[in-house]
Amino acid sequence: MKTRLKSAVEKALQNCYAAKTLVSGELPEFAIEVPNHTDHGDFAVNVAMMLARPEKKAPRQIAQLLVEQLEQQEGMWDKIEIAGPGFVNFFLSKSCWYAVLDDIYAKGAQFGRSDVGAGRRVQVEFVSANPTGPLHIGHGRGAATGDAVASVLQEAGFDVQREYYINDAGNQMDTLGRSIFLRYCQLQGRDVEFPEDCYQGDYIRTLAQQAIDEQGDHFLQMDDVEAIAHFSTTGGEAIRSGINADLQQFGINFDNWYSEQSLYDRDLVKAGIETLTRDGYTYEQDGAIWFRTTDFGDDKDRVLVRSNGVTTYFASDVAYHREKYERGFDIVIDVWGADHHGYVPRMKAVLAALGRNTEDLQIILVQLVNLLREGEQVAMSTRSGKFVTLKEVIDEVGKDACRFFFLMRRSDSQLDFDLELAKKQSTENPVFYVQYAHARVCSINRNVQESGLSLPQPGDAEVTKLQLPEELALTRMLARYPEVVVGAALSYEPHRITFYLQELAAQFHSYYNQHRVIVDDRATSCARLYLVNAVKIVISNALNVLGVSSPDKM
RNA sequence: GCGCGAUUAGCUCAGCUGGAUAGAGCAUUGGCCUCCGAAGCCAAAGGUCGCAGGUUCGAAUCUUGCAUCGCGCACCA
Repeated sequence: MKTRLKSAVEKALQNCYAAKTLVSGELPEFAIEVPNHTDHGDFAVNVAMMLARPEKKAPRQIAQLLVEQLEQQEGMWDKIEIAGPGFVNFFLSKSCWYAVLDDIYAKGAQFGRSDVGAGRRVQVEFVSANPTGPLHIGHGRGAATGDAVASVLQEAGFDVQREYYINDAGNQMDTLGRSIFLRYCQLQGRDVEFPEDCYQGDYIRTLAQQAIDEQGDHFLQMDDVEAIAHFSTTGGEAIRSGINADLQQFGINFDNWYSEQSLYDRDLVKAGIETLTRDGYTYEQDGAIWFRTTDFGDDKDRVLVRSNGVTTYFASDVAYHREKYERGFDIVIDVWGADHHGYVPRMKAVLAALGRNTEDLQIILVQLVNLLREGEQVAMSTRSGKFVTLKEVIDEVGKDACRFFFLMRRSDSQLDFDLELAKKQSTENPVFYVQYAHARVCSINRNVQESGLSLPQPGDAEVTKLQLPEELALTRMLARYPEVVVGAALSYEPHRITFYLQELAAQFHSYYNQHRVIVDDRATSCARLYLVNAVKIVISNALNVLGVSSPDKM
């Protein structure tokens, strides 16, 4: 709808230039906006103000010339006004809004889809937690965010792949093996010390116990190094499948699991370093190989190969990202914990050194989650191994509440997750509030069907019966949905969908409480059913993008 | 010390990339069920958009400085 208006305005502008009433010939990037106030119409355009300077005319005067041109066009509008400092306000005709309802039914679950992505290939890499422990609540937020970003991009017509990067190389895997081995020894009655830098969580003991149950003291017989290597492998696999199970429960399916080790196996890490060296971005100092990231705005150069010959994590990240683009992705999105923000400049430097636009890498930083129970913060510390796992939270509050709560804030702002609130079945709980709106429509439908009537199909509802301001406002709200999706996709901000849903649900509940859907007049009932079922479709589509279900009954 | 990010109603936060009178939800106060789900709705009240300059037709939004808070600053991953 915005795009149609925009082209109408552009045409009017061209006509002004052709008629020489305007002379600058400029076509500024003007905006079509939805005004805050209904007095200001359905849409407003600010182009007259933007042209004031080049035209050396008063904005309202320019607006007048534009309006004269616009009025000659066949309009979707009833009225155009000039207002304020020089806005042109459009009051669309009702038939225009009614058409939205037909569109919603015609597209159904597809309503909200667009092709602004034009099939461009995007990879979203998220979670990517080390396979050294179960997912905790912080990973959950990253998971919900990454998955929703991916979905919203798909809705906007991008070709999206979801990827999980497994950090299965490097000494953390060794630490994991050692941790399990030491617990194993302890459980076998050996008096060994358990160092602080080992993983402290109870799950390590569980894994050790499993080894005992299955193979007894077998590992005490063999060489320590060998035993540790064994535990490193089997432990890593066990934890990884646990992570996968948690993600499944959370409704998240990755298209690809990508192993860091595989980069080494294919010599890609070496190749990445060689590319940088060939292009003159590296140097040697103190026995180490450095990447001159300061050439690209980083505040310090970074080591790729340590003086002991071991490559750094950053080196494999260079290889990994280089390889992502070789796989043909136009845009790569990394979802990280916000505590890694210091890492951003060096990753951008990688892009620049590879000769790519740094915008081709988007990094979404996800802030901390404060878990609250009865208003008190639940203490968490990864070091001590005392943390609340994602699974525990999903089991307690459910997948839907969990996902919705994670998406209730912008990802880069901290989030208080109130466990009591998430479980509450009342208006205070935003998830229930939104889902309830959906269930309510379903309930109305059941009543209709029980009384032997059928639900309206496109074409047999007399939409002109929808004359109430609340009905038109609700329809306008529905019409906005596709634009909300596009905005959320292009800005990588899935929380916009969450806010939209709360607004839509509020407007629906308000309407429901003021007016009965089923009334004596059959045609009116039919039209209202048509409207509320359109609301149902849009709520369902939007919840689906967030990975939240749309229950018929609650 | 340097860098990044925050600062909007009592609390938690939005603010559509510079637009018109800055908005929600909690919390507070007062109302609404002989009626499709009260698991809901309506109303009131609540503001120096951290402070001070700058940019322009126009700033919560962009810019500079300052203040407070958080997070980063490894030849760790």
